[in-house]
Amino acid sequence: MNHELRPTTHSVAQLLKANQLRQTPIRQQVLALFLEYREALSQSFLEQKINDADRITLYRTLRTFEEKGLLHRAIDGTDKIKFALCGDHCSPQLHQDYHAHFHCDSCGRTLCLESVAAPVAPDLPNFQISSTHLVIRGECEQCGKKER
Amino acid sequence: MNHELRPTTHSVAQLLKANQLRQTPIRQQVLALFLEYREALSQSFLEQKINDADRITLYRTLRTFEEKGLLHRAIDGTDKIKFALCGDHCSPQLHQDYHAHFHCDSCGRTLCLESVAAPVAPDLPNFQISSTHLVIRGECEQCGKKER
DNA sequence: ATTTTTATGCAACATTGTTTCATTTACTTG
DNA sequence: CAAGTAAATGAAACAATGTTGCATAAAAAT
Repeated sequence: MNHELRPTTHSVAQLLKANQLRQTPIRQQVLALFLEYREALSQSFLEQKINDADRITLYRTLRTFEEKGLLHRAIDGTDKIKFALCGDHCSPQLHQDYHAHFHCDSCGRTLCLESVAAPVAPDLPNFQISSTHLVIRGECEQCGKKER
Repeated sequence: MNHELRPTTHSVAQLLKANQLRQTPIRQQVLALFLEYREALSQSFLEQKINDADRITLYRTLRTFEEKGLLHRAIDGTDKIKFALCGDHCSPQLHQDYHAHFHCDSCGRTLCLESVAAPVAPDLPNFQISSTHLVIRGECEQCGKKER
């Protein structure tokens, strides 16, 4: 199974084009930030980085990207919605997010742990399981360094 | 390790007393609901059930219970905070929530899967891990029945 | 029964989520 | 490259949720 992130082989413009999305400054900036950070980002983070975007546009941009299969929601145990770049195996119909997410309780960042797979679903009779998610919380390496 | 829920052996009044909390109608009703449902509950759910409680009181009640080690936040992959009864192994200082949580995307309920353990933390050099959480999403048995 | 301590409810405000609609912009086509 | 068309944007507006300060009410202690 291919676990590489889709964007490793695409540019911002190509990503938009491939998903039949118009090339607009906001969308380009949003995608560029996801490519730059390569972690799960919240809307408020994007608002701070792109100061000429209003929050409604950003709100819709994120959901549009989600619908197209470019971004999916990363579960990190906080009550704040975060999005992360999808891999090639995500489609508009089905987001598949096999890896664990690490949430740093100190800096609030959410990292995709590509190397850590979420466990396969246990057998739950009469339950229909659509996805499993592994969330790991603690302190990231950056914050660990800072404190000492 | 003891994975029984603390409240199996205690009444509402005993639970409050044991945690040095005053016996007030709201607190009693909140705890009674957690004992009745035995699943993770959101504040909005409690607001609907206890219609004579104002939301600020409920907000503080939940956080007080959390501080005392009576409730902890259940991670279910939604952006809505939910609380669940702690087991005996939780303390005011440290909440330990070893079991998986199932979230039904149809009815929105969040169930504690006492029998499904969250995986042990993988080895992540330079990361300090404080907890791991397993979230399973899909459709619960009740919703599965209804649809057919 | 009275005092002391704590919980409650109101007011107020911040943040986030969400829709509608007019305007602007990007893409398409001649 | 200049319309024309389809879509994205930003403003306004409102709902829901999160959060604090303070006066009052209620619970526990004496």
